[in-house]
Amino acid sequence: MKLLVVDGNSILNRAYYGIRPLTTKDGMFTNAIYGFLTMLEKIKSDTNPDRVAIAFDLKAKTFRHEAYALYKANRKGMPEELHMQLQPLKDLLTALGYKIVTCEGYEADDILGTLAKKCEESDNECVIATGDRDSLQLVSDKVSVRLAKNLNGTMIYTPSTIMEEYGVTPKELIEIKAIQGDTSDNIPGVAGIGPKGATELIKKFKTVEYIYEHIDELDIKENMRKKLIDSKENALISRMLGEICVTAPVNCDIDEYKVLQGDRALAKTMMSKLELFSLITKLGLDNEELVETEENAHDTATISVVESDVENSKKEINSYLKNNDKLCVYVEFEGESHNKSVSKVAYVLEDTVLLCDDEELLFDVLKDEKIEKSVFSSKELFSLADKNGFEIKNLTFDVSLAAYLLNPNASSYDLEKLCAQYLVSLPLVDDEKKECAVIYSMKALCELLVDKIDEFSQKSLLCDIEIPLANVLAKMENIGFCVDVEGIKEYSEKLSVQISNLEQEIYAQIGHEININSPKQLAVALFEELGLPAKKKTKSGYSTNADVLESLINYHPVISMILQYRTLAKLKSTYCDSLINVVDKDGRIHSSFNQTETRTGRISSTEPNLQNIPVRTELGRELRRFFKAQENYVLIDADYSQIELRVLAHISNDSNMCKAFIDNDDIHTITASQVFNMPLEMVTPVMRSRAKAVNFGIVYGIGAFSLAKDIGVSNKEASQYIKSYLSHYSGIDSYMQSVISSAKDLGFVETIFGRRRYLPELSATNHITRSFGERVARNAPIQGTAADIIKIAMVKVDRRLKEEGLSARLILQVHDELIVEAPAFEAMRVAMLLQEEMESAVSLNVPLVAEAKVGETWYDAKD
DNA sequence: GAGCTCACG
DNA sequence: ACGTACGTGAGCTCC
Repeated sequence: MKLLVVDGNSILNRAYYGIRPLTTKDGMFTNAIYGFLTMLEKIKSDTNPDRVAIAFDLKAKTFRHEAYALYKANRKGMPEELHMQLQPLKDLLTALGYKIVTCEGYEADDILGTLAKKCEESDNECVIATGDRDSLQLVSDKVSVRLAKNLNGTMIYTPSTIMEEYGVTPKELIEIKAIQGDTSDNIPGVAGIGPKGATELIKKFKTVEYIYEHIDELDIKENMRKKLIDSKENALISRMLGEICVTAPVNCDIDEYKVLQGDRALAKTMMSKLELFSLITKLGLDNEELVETEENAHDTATISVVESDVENSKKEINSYLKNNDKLCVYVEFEGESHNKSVSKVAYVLEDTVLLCDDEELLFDVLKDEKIEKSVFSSKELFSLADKNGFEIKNLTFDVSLAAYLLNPNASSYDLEKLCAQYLVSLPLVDDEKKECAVIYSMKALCELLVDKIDEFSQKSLLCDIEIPLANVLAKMENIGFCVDVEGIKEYSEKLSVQISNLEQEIYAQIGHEININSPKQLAVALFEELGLPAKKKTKSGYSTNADVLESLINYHPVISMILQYRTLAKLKSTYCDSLINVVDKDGRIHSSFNQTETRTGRISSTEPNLQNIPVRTELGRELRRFFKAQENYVLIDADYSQIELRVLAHISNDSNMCKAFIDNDDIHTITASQVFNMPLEMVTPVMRSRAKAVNFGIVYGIGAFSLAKDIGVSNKEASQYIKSYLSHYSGIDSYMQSVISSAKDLGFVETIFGRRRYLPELSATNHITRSFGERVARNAPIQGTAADIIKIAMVKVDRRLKEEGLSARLILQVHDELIVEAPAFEAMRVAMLLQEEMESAVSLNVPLVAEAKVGETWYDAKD
């Protein structure tokens, strides 16, 4: 029989400090719970125990020795963010069938000791899981310790590994600690003797008792003897404090620690409330039903699921609409990205989920402007309508977009999760179809989310920006971007030749073949074999990134070859070969534009990502020659000039920065003259480029260190720049301070259109996390407002193109850039229209400026 | 699947 | 004393 004994408090601590803060939408911290259960699963699968006991300290602490209580009182308590997770974790563990062990008057340590001892006596095996080295003293032939270092790594300690590492037996660790002391546990030890001295003493004399019994005859240095004599009392107390108790009055019947079935449905429900959805999957609870809990109990409705023909469905829907002004339409799709087809259609009526897969009926409902509709994901429906040549009317609510606006931090927005998160409980279904309970709940979910959107003043954001945008994005996906596949193939071939030449040269320089794509192998070759100086470490070894390599460029000729190899390999694999694979039969690339992905409000592009096609280097930029307009068409590319800085000028209303934009000055030159305190005409290119970096840095939330690294000046100099910047742009300085203080008060920041971002990081005790939160607080309103603005512009551009009867259509957005494909003869009109709509999208305290250019290819139309 | 690297705004 | 700019997506290696 094998018993796993978990040191609950210690593992909880490791989990809490080892994982970045995770919170639920309303600010409940969950990272320690998540980490604990992840680690527990890992340890269980590694050790495969027959029984599991999880030991915790009791809240009301008393201690095994009076003196100890005194020492321990100095220890810092748990931070509140951790403490709030303790009880939910225990409840969850119980629901999962684990036995939690606590003991009045004893600590978790003592419980570990007692159970370990019991296992030894009864000839059972015991594995202790802890993050605390104290428990190593319990190791024996029967007892091993798994010391958790981080989330996925544990070290296994047996008597022999302890002998290897410390050179003593497990029991002798107690003796060492008595002399060495332990500040974190407030064990005083012997003043002036550290780990090294203590270990030597114990290796020689074995016990503290022996040392003091023979203190005058020991073969040691006199000053050592003096230290021992001076601290005798402390040493003896420490010896007592350091030994873990093995006689705590806990249940020692190992069979009691069998892991029971527990209440898995309850566990799933609890995890849903904690929004720990990935754990539900990890623990295999996906198929459990959600249940009522005490806190969410309410009257559950009994509903029915009806499959019906078109005629009858029409009747049912019409009769429902007599008493209700809104209809929830739920449509499920199958198939991938832009080639989706409808697989299920449901209409949520009074106490009924009506299933009718007829597409014509669906189209009629969507077209009908008299029917106000709520849907789950409008983009898919807009796409369906676009493909079938009709327009959706009176679609006023989109669950996924609303949920995204309420909290853009969530990792996904599927209906079941949202129900679990927002609703008290699901209705009872009169047949086996559980999925329909979720669909039915969409109605209640919509009502709740509508209220929340109102409460947050996000109605316009949802109805005037996001929902119309979904329509625009759907059309962009359907149209796609025309590419010259043959051109890309030729380009790829050329790269192949250069890449294999470089490979050979690199092998020759290194002396043998390696996989250059493997940072690990590369690090060995560069830093061990060639002996080049390693600059930066990563988690798993030495970094070989471009920054590091560039700093080594004068050390060895192979460095520049590797850099060149990397550039070419990336171009070939990501931008040639992968891109060719996603070109559709129509010769165009249909990327997906995700509207609920980023935390700032930007859209993202996937399969493929068309928002990171190379442009910064000429070689990469060449690729854009293969992104072209179709026959007799041209591309019109328009981008905003300095949109984020203009937004910053507006939000902070800093007079100097606003004036610069109003006067249409070069903002980086102006900034240089401010920061370096000199007349405009004295600003050199170097000064301008440094000022430009400061401008960027300010938008990102800046730190002197990173700025210094970025522009290659000293830390001191960089912080001088920032100081000077903020004193000249004092409005920005005060804005940055006020945005953080309001974020700390409210728990979120928002854009000028009310898009929110929650910042649980701001209440973290860990300063790295907290500073991250502060940088995000400074950046999110700026990046987010810019995102709002271009979204508005997209909706307006799309509308204007249609109103003016043009064939031109938007095909791509790259954050501050819009690309339209138009018949050649429309080019000039479209270019004007684009610029107009982008510049007038919103009215700020400073002008918005956009420039449009026409070309056959993306390369030609850009700049 | 995580970690590293690198492409974009 | 900490580690170091904001936001993304994708390909590759290696466990």
